[in-house]
Amino acid sequence: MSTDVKAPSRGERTRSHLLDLAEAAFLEKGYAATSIEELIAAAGLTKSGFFYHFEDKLDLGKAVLKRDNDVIRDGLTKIFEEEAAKQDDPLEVLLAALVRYAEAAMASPASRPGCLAAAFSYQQALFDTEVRDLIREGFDFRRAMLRSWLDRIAATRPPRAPIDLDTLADMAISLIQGGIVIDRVRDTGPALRAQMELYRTYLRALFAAPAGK
Amino acid sequence: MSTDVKAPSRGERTRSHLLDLAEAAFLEKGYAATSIEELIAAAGLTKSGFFYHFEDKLDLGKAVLKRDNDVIRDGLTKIFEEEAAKQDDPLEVLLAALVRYAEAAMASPASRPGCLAAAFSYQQALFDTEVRDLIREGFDFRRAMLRSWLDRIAATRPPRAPIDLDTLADMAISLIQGGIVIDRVRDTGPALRAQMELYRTYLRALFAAPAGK
DNA sequence: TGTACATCAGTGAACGCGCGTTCACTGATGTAC
DNA sequence: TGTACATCAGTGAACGCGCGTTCACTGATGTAC
Repeated sequence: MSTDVKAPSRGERTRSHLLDLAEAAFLEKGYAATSIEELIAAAGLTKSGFFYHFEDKLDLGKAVLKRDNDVIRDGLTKIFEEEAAKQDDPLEVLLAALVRYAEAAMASPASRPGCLAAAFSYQQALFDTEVRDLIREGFDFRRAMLRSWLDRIAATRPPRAPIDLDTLADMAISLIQGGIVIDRVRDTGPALRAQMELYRTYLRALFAAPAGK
Repeated sequence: MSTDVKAPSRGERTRSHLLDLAEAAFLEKGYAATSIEELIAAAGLTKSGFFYHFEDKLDLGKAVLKRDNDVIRDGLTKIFEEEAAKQDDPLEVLLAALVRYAEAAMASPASRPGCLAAAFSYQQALFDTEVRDLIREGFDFRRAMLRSWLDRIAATRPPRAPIDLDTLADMAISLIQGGIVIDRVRDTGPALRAQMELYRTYLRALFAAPAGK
């Protein structure tokens, strides 16, 4: 009885441990302020051990970003699939998925919410175009995912106001990002959650059933 | 005929020039990745000249943040004063002010939009509580300003849905911040502007004149 | 108006430390025959 | 089942460079008398 999921080898485990540590550090202090030295100290490994796993510091950055993209992609896909299995109305699917999306964003490493892509976007000048493309890829996927459901919703009931659906999708992304920043600056309860609630109210109002009922 | 505005001395001019350079660099690559060396090279000054103006690198960071807070405070205050002078309806004042606020955010240094407080929030671990308080101060002012106008609006016409006005104020801040990040990652036209438009639509819907007209 | 002194706005040289990176080497595990 | 070899997952020592910071000093400007 063998599992399809390949058991991670010794090397793969330390590698992903390094990625975990790096991700948390990047979110707390940024890429430049994170030293390889501190990562290996936490991982219990020598410097050359690090360079066995990554070519460069930049290579580490790309790997973290790439993995983050995959996690988001898989996570978001799964959330929508599960909610779609529970109910038919695309508006309800989206509303439920948004809550879970926001909740997942708050449960990021070290229990401090953070958005890697946003953090990296404020350090863009350090990186080549490949990194920039990775960041954009993450955003594009999120937008496309949300947009596809907004399309489904709009097909069943046209929006009450003339609205660009891409912008409406971006709005959700902005609110999550903004909520994260506000939460990490203010200690008072999760602004992210409250803002997502307000966004859901907006969606309900926009796509309310026609007056004729 | 003497102006009240004290003419900046030689030292004050180089100091604020350094602040300009630092602010732009912090937004492009972050605090840690910005070296004193590059700043003085751009300013045409020796290293010890820099240390005449600032105790520390951290002192520079605080100074940049402090000045940014002042600029936002003054700018936002002025925008609301001017719009309030033009019309009476607080909703219209807020709607007009929001456009100018977003427009101002896009015109930040180096023509690349950026939010200093957001950038610093992703490097928090580098700083002491004083810096954290500076960042929070900036956010709190913005929220208080927007909130005060939302209160005025809600006093004339109650919102259509039960809504927390602080959250509604935060939403504007989030959208500007999120819009900035999206714009610096994507090249396609200003997402910030489009999102602000959507927010204004939301406000109009929330505070529409009562059905009884 | 001239001199004495104080403050302003820096200069120049030196410091040590931590950083990312390289390179030759190594013990443990896996694979072929 | 035993031996030979290859790959994996690292170690240890050394490197040079750039960084933030310090310190003794200095020419230009401002102020008091």
